[in-house]
Amino acid sequence: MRISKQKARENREKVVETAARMFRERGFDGVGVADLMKTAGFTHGGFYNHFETKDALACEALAQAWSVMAAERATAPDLPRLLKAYLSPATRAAPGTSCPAAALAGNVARQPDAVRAAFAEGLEDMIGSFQQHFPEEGEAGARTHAVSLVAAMVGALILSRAVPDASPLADEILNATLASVLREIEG
Amino acid sequence: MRISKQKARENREKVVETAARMFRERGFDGVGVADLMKTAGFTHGGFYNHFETKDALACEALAQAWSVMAAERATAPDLPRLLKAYLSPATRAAPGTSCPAAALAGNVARQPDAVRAAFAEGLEDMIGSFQQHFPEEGEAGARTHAVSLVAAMVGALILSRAVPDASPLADEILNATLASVLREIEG
DNA sequence: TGTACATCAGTGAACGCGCGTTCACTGATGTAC
DNA sequence: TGTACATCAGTGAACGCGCGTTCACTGATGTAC
Repeated sequence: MRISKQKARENREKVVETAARMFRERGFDGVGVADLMKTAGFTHGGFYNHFETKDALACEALAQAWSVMAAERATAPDLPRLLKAYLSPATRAAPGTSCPAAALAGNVARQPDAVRAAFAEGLEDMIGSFQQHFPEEGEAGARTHAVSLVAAMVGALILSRAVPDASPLADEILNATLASVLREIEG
Repeated sequence: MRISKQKARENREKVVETAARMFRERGFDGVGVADLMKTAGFTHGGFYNHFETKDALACEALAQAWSVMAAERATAPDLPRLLKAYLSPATRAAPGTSCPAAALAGNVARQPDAVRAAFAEGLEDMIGSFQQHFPEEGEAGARTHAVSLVAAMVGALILSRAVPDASPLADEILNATLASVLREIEG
């Protein structure tokens, strides 16, 4: 049952998007090729018609996740509201559709160089987009501010997800970090 | 070849210490029971004489790692030097003997509740020990400061480890975050 | 435009492998007398 | 204190299972004439 080239391209994209979500939810090692393909609506055998290896898909899935995040950043009303949304219980509960850094940084450190490079590229974009919000701090100052801001945000979301779900600490981490980064921005 | 009770206790501790190091280096899923036992100097079959499951060992290994970290914090000369050591290339290169939060937070989020609870306990200790450095900020203020400080430190170390090894960004993340947290402390 | 055939996206069984866990066994330690 | 036996820490083969990957096959699409 051959499929049209157009349909095949759509199917491939479906797999990448499904992977981008599932990898963020369960980590790279938590998602099997068969499981992923089934969730995307296919059987596992066809996977290698589209991707060299699972690692190659990991790179593409990271790039796709980062590009969606970049688009969301671009349409954010202002920086404080973006930070508030990032450091919220809703984001915490939705790793599959939120920041790849928070969902996968711990995983990425143990992946092949190609995956780490794909991760770093999106992270650079994220830093760059925050940097633009601090024009009055000079180029070096804005860059340093953006880098430390990203580290604080990512760290807070990761830790908030690591402690038990019902734990008051989970919310406390988000709130304390939000207050801290807003203070650094506004005054 | 039965072993003396004293020797058996030492062997058990050896396994926990080896696990504490290996889990931090490779993640929980990256360390097999057989591999772990071999590294500790045993065969894998004896594992279940000491531990109910691999998850139970994960809890003990986390507790052991956290207790070593707490001891190191207690002997640190002062807070700035502790932060500088934490956010250093040397720490970045030695996940097996450094902060369990930075090495395992991403992993812990996908582990059973018992593991997450063991993680949170050590994290609370870490927050508490930093809180004591801010007596002039009041109890609530010191707590908030300590929480956001921990999030920033952990986030920076995780991101620094995720980007490619040779990347300038890896050092930049550590330096920018160190500058930021020192500024928050000293002025 | 219609026909014949090659292409190749998707299917599903099969591969070797490493995983966590179990178990029968060994033999020195610990204990009862 | 010395002897006989039960205990149990450690050994290594074996278990079922899911993993990433391969492959022969199917049949509609794409193409050559």
